[in-house]
Amino acid sequence: MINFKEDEKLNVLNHSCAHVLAQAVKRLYPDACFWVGPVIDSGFYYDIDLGDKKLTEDDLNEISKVMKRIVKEDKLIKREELTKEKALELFKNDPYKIELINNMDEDAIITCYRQGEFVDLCRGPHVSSTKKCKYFKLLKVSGAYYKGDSKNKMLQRIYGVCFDNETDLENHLNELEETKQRDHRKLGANLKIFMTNDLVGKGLPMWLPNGAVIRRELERYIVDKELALGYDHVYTPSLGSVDLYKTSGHWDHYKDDMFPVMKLDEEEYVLRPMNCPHHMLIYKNDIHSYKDLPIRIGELAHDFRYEASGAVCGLERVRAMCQNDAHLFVRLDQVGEEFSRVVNLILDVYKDFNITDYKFRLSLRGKEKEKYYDNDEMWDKAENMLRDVLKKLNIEFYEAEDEAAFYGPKLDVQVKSAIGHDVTLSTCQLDFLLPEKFDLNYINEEGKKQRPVVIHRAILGTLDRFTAFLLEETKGLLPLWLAPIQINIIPVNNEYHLEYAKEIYEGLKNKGFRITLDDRDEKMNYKIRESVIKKIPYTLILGNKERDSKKISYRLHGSDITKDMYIDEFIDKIENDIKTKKYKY
RNA sequence: GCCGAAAUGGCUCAAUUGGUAGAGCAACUGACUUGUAAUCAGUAGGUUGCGGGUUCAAGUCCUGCUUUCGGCACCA
Repeated sequence: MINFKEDEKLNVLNHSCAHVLAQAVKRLYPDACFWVGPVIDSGFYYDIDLGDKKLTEDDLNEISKVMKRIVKEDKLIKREELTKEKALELFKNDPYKIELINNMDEDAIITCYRQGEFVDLCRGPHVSSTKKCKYFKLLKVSGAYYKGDSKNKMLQRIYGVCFDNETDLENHLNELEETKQRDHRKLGANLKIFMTNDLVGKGLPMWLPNGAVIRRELERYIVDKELALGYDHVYTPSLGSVDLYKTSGHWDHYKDDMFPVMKLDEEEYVLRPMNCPHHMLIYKNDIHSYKDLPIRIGELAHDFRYEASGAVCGLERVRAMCQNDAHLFVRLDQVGEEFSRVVNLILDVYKDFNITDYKFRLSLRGKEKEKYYDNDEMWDKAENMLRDVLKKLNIEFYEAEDEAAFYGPKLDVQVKSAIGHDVTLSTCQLDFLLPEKFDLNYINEEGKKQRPVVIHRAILGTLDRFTAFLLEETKGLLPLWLAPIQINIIPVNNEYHLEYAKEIYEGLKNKGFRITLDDRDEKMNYKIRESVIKKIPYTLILGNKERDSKKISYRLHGSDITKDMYIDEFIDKIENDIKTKKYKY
């Protein structure tokens, strides 16, 4: 996928196209005021105040027409330099521009760009004429809060893309269309992975048998990994008392995003939105020696969050989820080592799933005091520690402010979904706060009580989101070890080959493979087609040739190549594929 | 939650300006069935998301709700 922001030529072109858009909007709506119109990874947008006017998709067509006219008019785009004073005079009717100008230095040289009757405050650079912006497409309209703050007024945002030739534009639009076919919601429905139903409720997907197979394999996989690394797994209830969350501090920060309190008699409960408090209390159930640490408590835990209605998305963002959660209780001197182990586990797991396109994000606290636990010393210590570990590990990461948890900084692994959402897949968080809140201790070498540090981590994140991501990455063609159905057997002709097919079927079934035998009275080609549509990795075709030679022949999904071999050879081959988690067929 | 759009058999989509809800695939029945992506014929399947309203007449217009989609905000 093209990155418009990083491609120098496209960046300038798209920026100029945003000006053409603004000019067209101004012609259609003379009272329009403009906020910002930047180039982004996926093209450009412009935020516009149109008073009470709300743009619809029909309006986009009108705006496009006017834009085309402006392109045809071949307006030269001219750069002008102004003093702050002159700039304020020029944009005196546009409060947004005045705000932008007022934020600039007193002696700054302010540039703006003029094309015909339209002039916009802008750093540039731009293309030489509106003519160059011929191959554009306006993609969507939406509301967008002024300055990205939901307390502010909502402006109208128009998104678009621009290319310097028609072919590139068409290819890009086709690519966007193809991406939609990779959307896990579409794949999930087609491949019968999960479903939703209004009667159950919003953001509450149900896993169908095929999805359940994938999930079971993921659960076994990650639990086995963790067991090998010294984790202890627990089961804790999906409810907790309100007091539990008041103790942890989650209540103050998240009560509005939790399902409401269930009050019976004098008792108050909530569905739990996270598992930290439960795990803190499990740690506290025992006296721990410094020799016992690290203690690693893991759980595939069900959590419930009242996600905003507009945020809910397939399996990616749900209201009932299952976290691959763990809390590591460590001594201060073990933080670096234990954190490194988590990072290595993440890298190891990503290798198994062939996940290569991701970014490590060091998520730091922001400036808003009330969002984060107020203790600068603690934060500085935690953030520096995390940063140091990352540097030592020599992994590439970027830092992002205002992305931390309220109790501490995080290392998040960010991936892009098929439709372009930036989502967190894995996370590892450093926490000095909850051990305080729950008064956690261990006994040190001198026989004195000491606070442990807690590392919160989720490798597969939630099984829901991870499955969504896997579906999109693989386009639904899951690796053999995860495929709901691994092998489908098709007899060339039931009358002559069904008996042999059954023999092979039983042999493979007994080996524990997930296998189907298509013995319907349909023609072979019809069955092959279905096998392909269901994205079954191996389709065995059995006819005279196979029966007489006591062999099988298979067809791999996505290729016309067929191979024949003896059944034992085949079993060895696929057992190896499963064991090595081979992801390519 | 906010802005906008949408909702028609299991799926993908039709239905002039309001005038008897159709098709393909899937399902079912029957026949067909020999080498790598669709055999043919027939049958059944819908209070058009739910509730109000306008009208002689509503899938179509108005309205409330639900869900979905595209963004924004949020994301422990």
